[in-house]
Amino acid sequence: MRSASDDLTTRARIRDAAVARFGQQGFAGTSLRQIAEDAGVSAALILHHFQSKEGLREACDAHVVRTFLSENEQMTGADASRLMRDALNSVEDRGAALDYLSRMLVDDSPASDNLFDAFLAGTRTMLREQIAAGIMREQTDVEATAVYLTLYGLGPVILRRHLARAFGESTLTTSLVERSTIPVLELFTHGLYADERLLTAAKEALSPSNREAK
Amino acid sequence: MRSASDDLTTRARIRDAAVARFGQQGFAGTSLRQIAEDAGVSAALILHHFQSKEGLREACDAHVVRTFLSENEQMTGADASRLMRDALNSVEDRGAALDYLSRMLVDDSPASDNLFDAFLAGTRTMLREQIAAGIMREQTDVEATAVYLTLYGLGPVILRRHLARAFGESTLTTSLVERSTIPVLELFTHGLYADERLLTAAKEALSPSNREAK
DNA sequence: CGCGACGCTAAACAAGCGTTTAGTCTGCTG
DNA sequence: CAGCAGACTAAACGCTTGTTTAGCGTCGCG
Repeated sequence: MRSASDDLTTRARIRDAAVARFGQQGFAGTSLRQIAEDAGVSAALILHHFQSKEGLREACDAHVVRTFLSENEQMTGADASRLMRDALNSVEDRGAALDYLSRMLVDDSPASDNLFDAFLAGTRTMLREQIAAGIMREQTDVEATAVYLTLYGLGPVILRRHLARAFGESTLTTSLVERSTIPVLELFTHGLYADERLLTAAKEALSPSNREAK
Repeated sequence: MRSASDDLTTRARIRDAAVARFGQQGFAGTSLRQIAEDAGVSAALILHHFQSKEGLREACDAHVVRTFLSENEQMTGADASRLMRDALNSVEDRGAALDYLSRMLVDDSPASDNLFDAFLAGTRTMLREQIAAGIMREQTDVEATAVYLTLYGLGPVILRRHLARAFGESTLTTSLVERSTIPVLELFTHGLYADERLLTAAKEALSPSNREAK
């Protein structure tokens, strides 16, 4: 299986090997010699192509960001359930990049910020479109809702190992996605609370204090 | 401010310094000499107390798990909004442990699994209680709902840097929590979708295939 | 053909790592 | 007071790290 390795540029092969290793073991936990062996080259060649280990990281960051950004663009306009399905389907072969992404998002790096902001922008656009189309409800603070929807979307991805474990699987499978669909849609269709008591209570509790929104 | 450092056992001081460093830079990215300097001891003393760097990690794991577990227990029985408020309030001083927790959850370690399972168990109990009390709605798959609620709860915590950034703050502040309350409660009270179209469509699409639940 | 450019490697480099060793100091116990 | 036990350190150990250096082979261009 899995080709797309022999016909790649040496540079690209090194980069892919690095993404895989960094995703599995973290940046500091991976040595250039490990990556070199995976890519079938010498350690010195990595530095010939990327100047330094840090340079290699930047190239990996940029590559992973590019991957998910183009994927993200394609999705704008799709509804949330298709989005979820597509996202989980693309997991199977893109596992390495997802590992890398997870570590990136918990670290603080400029690339991490760019990536999150791009996800947020995608979610915001999608949310606005769906509200305008009457598919989703109006929200009192669309921006804040977009932020939390982005976080809720990324949570299962970053913690997908635990998601799979909780469902008795070792990885994200089709059956897991199928079992997830109804409960998640239920949550976002009927809500979790049986009535409006908590919401109205919170509204009253917050009413005298802050009124400007910015 | 911040005392609780001079009066601690040397062992505890080392452990706390390690949690802070591991949380900020990761396990592989932190040297024993760094931790030793932070704790005001020699590197050799760390090994005298913890046998090896790996032993130190295990002690840190156990300590962080213990911290969040006791916190988790106290919360069982509280409603979700109080839970959210408490969680975000406890962030300010427990920042180091939270950084550590985030890295733990994306890594694969037995301690990470234990911790997640404990969170999941807490969420499950809370969900069942609230449903029984009529505060939350019945769910077709309570277990799956509990899993996703746990993931949705952890997402904003793990990605709290991005959460803060998206709200124009540099850290989780009171005003951020206040601005979050209504949108989140709204989401979990009314849901996101305007009608049941998507849910019923999904139900129909999935009806012929799997009927046993496990 | 000659020759620089480029992809690439082997070997060596200093620095830093986790860990070991040997030893000092202090406080308790007999 | 002798002596053991435990907290603690300085120095050294061997090894791995990222990086440098020098050089090999093979193209394409004049």
